[in-house]
Amino acid sequence: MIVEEIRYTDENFPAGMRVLAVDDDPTCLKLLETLLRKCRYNVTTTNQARVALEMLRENKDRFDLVISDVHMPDMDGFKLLELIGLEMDLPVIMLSVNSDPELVLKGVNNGACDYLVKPIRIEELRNIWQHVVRRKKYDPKNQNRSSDQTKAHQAIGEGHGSPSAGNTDQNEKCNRKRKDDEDEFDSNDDEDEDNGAHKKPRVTWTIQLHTQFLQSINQLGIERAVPKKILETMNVEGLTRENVASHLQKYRLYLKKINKAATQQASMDTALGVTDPGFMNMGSLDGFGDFRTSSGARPTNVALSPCTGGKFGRLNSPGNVNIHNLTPSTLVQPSQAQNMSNSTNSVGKMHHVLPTSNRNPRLFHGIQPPLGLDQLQHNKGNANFNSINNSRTFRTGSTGAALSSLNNLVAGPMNNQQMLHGNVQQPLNSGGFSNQPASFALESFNNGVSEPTSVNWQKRVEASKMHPNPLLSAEPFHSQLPLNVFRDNNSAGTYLQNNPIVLSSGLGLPPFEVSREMQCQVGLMGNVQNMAQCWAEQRQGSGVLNQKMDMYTGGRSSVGVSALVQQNGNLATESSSRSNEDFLFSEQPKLLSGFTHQGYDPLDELGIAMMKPQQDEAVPDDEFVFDDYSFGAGM
DNA sequence: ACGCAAATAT
DNA sequence: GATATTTGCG
Repeated sequence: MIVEEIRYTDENFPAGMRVLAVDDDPTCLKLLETLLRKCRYNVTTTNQARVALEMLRENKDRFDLVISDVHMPDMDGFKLLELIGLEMDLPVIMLSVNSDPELVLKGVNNGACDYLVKPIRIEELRNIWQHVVRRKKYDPKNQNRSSDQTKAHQAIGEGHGSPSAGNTDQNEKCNRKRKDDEDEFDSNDDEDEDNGAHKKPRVTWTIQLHTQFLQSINQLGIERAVPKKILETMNVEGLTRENVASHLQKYRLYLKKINKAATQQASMDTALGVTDPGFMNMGSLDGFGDFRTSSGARPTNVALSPCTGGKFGRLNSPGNVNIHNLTPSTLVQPSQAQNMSNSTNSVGKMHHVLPTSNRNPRLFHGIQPPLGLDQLQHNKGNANFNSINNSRTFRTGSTGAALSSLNNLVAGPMNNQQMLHGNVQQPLNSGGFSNQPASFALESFNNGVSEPTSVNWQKRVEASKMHPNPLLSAEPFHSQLPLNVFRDNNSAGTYLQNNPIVLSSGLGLPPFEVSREMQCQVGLMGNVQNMAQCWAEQRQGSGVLNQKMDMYTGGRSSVGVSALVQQNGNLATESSSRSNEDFLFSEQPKLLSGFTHQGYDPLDELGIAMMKPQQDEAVPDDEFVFDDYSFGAGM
């Protein structure tokens, strides 16, 4: 036998072996091509499975081996594998960022002769020719899978320890770390869990993945958002129901937490008498809770809801806390949804797929819009506050979403009615969306960051009230608010006041970033210029601001940022707000800590917040800046 | 299949 | 040591 192989091999057999590489990801494809060439193979590439299939059909003898990514938009890698197996007898090696044994098994069962986990190492490629040899050797006709499956696993399984949750390098989409490299093929005996014990690869919920998750929930509606369905909706290769269930569990916990916080605040507010508007502060939660009921029909979304305008929207607006949270997420999600929808994403690739920066005002367009300015105004009046307190909680933009979710999940439909009443005026839909942003913005930051101890320092603005959103929801941000704002400080200031939300949109910032924007806006109130700067900074990456926002949010302020903004122009407004701020409770010093300097803020807004590591640290200097703006103004 | 909580892995 | 995930169970 050996002899035969050798024979086949010929002189320099491996060299020149014709390999067709298929991967929709240009980066990965390029890398793969490079590596294959280094192995001296004759490489042909295509980023479309369909094209690959066409080439193969054109001339069945044109290639010796096919190496294909598992998840591709135009055709599932497994499908391609299956077709190749059916129509021609070529060894196929599957490629994926996901090392989930189930996937590997699927590949193997479908006839893959190997399954490699990205990032691929050249060592793994050096010996792929063995598959070609094997195939020839064992006879063309009988191939079957019996023999080949051998090593599929070796690729699998390695944990990746990447801490990255999001970040680090987006560039390389295909990177998943591998612990070691030595093992070329074979043998590792010990560690190899090939055979039996496969430990599930640990799934790291990147922001993108989480975003998808949120999207799915939105799409399904909280009520229907159960692991299985979420999994299906997410359509992420390699992700298991258990993974989703686990994450859902965590998410619900998060929502609960938020909700709780909000409630508390509300109560606090009430006690203080802060409120103004008369609404309920706290109700927030309750209100949400019901949303499940209310909407009944379509569950809509928790996360995204804003867009949809589902229950959330209502809830939010009116009231409370949640609002801001929701919004952000909403924003983001929509956009992503688009992306996600078509193709399957593999866990690994996910990040790649979802750009952090989504900017799509368009999304909104699609969405319903419903809120009118009027509504907004109403909101102003009413709403008021957000209840949220927790620093952490808030910190994330997602909170809103979460809240809503929570409500559904956690809370029962209790108070809704109350909430609703209050809110009724508000628009549902998009409003929610917009709201959120506002809220964020509003929150002021504390100054006191440095000294957590006393909450006093923090000034919070209330964002909740704002419903600036209307803007958002209805239109493209940009149109309303021109980026210019920032450009032109002066104008900006005014502008902002009028339309808080707008800014962000105008900027074209990604939804995620909204929160930041919000912040900016806030800042504007105080000092336009500063705001602009802040904004810019934020964009760059100092996410701090957002975080701050969240933290502060606790808000209870009667006035809310939104109010300020909406009112426009008048500084007076600000002042009023400030007064409120004064109250502030100081709730929790911790709030501050929540911020991170890092830059993910945008995410927060979504539900992403949940994803952030909780930290309690002092706020970065940057944040301080904000303070100034915001209220500092002192004015 | 779900959701919770204990067990683990990071 | 605290979390994030996975696993086990009702």
